[in-house]
Amino acid sequence: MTFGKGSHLHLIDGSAFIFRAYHALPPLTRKSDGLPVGAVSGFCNMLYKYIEDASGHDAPTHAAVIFDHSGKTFRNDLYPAYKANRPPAPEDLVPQFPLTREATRAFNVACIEIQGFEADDVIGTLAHQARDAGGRVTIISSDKDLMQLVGDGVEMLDPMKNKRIDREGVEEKFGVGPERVVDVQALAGDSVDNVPGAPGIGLKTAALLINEFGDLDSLLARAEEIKQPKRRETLIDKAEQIRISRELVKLVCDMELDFTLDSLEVQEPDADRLLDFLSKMEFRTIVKRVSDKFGVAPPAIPEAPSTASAPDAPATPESKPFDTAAYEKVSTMGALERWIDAIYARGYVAVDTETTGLDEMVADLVGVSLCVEPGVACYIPVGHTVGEDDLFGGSNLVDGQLAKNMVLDALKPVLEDPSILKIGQNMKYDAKIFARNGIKVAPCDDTMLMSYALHAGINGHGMDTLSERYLNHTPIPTKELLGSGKSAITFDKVEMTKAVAYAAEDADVTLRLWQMFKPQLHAERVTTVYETLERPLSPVLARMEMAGVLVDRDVLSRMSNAFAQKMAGLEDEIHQLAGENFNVGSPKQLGEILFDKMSLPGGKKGKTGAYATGADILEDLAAEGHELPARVLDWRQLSKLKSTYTDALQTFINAETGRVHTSYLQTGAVTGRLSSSDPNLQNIPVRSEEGRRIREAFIAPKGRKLISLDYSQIELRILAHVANIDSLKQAFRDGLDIHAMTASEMFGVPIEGMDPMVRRQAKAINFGVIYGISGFGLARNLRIPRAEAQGFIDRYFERFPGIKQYMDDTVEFAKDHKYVQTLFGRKIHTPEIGAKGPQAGFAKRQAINAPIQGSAADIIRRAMIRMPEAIKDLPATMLLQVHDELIFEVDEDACDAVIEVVKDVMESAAAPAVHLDVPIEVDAGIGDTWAEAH
DNA sequence: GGTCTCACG
DNA sequence: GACGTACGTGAGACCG
Repeated sequence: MTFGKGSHLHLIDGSAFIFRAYHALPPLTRKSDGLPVGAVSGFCNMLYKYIEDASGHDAPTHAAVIFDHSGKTFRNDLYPAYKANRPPAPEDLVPQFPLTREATRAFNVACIEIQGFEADDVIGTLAHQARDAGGRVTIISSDKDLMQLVGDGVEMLDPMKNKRIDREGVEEKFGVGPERVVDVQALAGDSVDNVPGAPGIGLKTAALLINEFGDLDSLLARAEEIKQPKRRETLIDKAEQIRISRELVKLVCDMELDFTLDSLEVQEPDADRLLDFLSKMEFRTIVKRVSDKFGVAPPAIPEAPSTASAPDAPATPESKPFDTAAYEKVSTMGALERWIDAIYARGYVAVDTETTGLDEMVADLVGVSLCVEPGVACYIPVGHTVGEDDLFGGSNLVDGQLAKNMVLDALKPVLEDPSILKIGQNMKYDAKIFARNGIKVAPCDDTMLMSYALHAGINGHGMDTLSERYLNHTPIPTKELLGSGKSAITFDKVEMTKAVAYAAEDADVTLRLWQMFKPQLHAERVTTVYETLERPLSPVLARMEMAGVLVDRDVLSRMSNAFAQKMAGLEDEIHQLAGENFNVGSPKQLGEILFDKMSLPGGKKGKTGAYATGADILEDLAAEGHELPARVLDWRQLSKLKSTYTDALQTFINAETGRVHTSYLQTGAVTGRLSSSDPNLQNIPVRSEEGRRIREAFIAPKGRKLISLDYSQIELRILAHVANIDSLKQAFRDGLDIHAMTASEMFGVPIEGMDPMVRRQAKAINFGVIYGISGFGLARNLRIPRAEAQGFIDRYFERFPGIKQYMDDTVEFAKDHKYVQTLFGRKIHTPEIGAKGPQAGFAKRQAINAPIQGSAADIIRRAMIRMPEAIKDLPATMLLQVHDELIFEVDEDACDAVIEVVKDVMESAAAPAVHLDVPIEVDAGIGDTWAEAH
């Protein structure tokens, strides 16, 4: 049927509808795997109702659903900030976008989206075409931006309120007719779409002006005539901005389309196809209705939810059992090719590497295992050896192995193929091994990181833990293969059958975990956390670790010697003071000397029956004038510096690179912080003068410098933001000394000439607040009576009632949900929050602290993820992260340029996901050593 | 292997 | 009214 007089076109604004359905309906997930489908369900119900009504008296002859195409439109070129402040779509809505397209096609309705244009433009164009052809148009939407199209046979229908909007409706809303809607919108602007408009002029004023002057062009031309001075000025000054705004809100109604109105003719849906889609979505009610309508039997939908939707459920009996005997040992190129074909057929593969050691900067590759579906896994040995290595560093390879370079050459295209997803458990390790063999593995999913996004605070994220908890399967323990202690062997010496079983099983476990976790990310609303904070960080950390930091061995060893001498002297003194020789390093012996032999006061035994001899206790004794504990404190400081730093650090200098390569554990802290180990470079001394000198051993090579940039007071700034404390926020904006400001608020003293002691107390309170303050803790920290400390806290909460409110709200939230969240959606589970007894206080403080510490951690993560791209053309390498500090190695002459870029990335890292109400500030330092740069 | 102590943010 | 307590880590030494 040709579109013309008597035809009736329905244009459904699909994107707007999805958003409304999403927000109006309770979150609904597909039972079998937790896929969010609430908006799809609402969308399908609407389409169904639509079809049912299609036989009614006002039935459409033609229809289409129009969606926004993702990506930029011409409006972004016109005005880059257009829709820039739109938050990203909720993560559980994102996967529903393609599903609604699928639904539209299943209903056999035309589904339209056009790149570079918004749905509104397509609707405008089609409406004009239909009107010009003499037909009628109903736009099914409530978007006010479409109201400019109303009139001459074009009407709107609000699908939620079932209300028709005609000419009068538009006039009611805008105060002008449809043809002047654009003018009014251009003046009023739109904060949702970030259309600037004329500042200070809203809908009412805009309509008034347009009605007075006729249209926008006349208004702008005769702006001088406006009586109100401010209004007049705005319209003259902002004329250009207003014109741009008009271009932004004005719909394109003359797009070139590659289809005709005739092709939109309404057609009966195909029952099979429609039911197939609906049952796949597991929409039981609508499946039944559609089946009834078409007079066919409803397709079966599995009733029992699968394990995927229940995190704690053990693997069901029908899931494939583990069978280590079924794994294949790959020892011919033909077999390897078959595996590679299988990977391409799948599009993804679980990968695991076996190596000669745990230090991925030293370890050699021994074998690779692959898995493409549960139970179907293989191991490709390439470096199994027998006997001792020969004198030339070569070794005796076991027979029946492919050559390492041939295997790597064959795997490289797969591992680097952007269309093949590589799945690993702690993929950073394997990626580094491959990187040292010239292979850049990407793209990757990591089950350890998925578990971290899902389960932080509930369980650990190691493979054994995850397998036992989520697959109900205990993998072959490493100990069984390698032994432990002195008799431990390396993987290249493991007997082949056992190696195949162990290695392939790891890949099998990894794949099964991935299949389970992937849909859970959506169901638990942590897809964004995983995709934006976890997955992209892993390769950044890998690069930092491989870069390593240069450490001067001579500096360390000289310091070690100096410490040893001093310690020996102190030890003599201590023994003399004690009147006998004993092991100063033994807290037990020290306690007995202090409290039994010398009968000093304050001897308190802990739960093990030993006296406590911590620094705080020794300090108290020293303050009373006792020599021995004072000397022990000195000795302990040196002992710590020597053993943990100057001695141990030397052993971590890599023979090949001369650098120290730490290992960052992305899942180490529940809050989202990193942890560092082997060695831990996040606790290099700085607080004591003597300890700080250890940082002189961290150096830059000749011609380069170290630069250090750290966030200033980031946790307090976050607290000011999340608790929404105006005075604190203002203090940060004014660049005040925040501790002095707190003291001033609390004690009513001026900031100028403040007693340092008063400021110190305020500082302790500020920190206490972040930690979930208690009178006891503050009293101990400040060494003041508990009642006094409690008085401070009470006064603090009186002055900042918003903070108390925030803390109470956070604890309440934790009790309701059994988790707390950072500003960026990271979940930290708090299963202990309902506990009774002393546990309760602990859990409360954790719940209060976690969102603050975690949000700060998220911010620096975001900065780190963006950093490689930001500095890619600069001679700079990111080396270290210490929670709120980043350290780079930079060419001497580029320091200032690098600092400028890095600072900007760090300070703007929260945006655009979160707009902070406080400025974020970063301090920078340059030096030849870390000591200087900090 | 558990406990204590102490280095950092 | 008593319980216990600042938040988050990693590592080395001692000791059974």
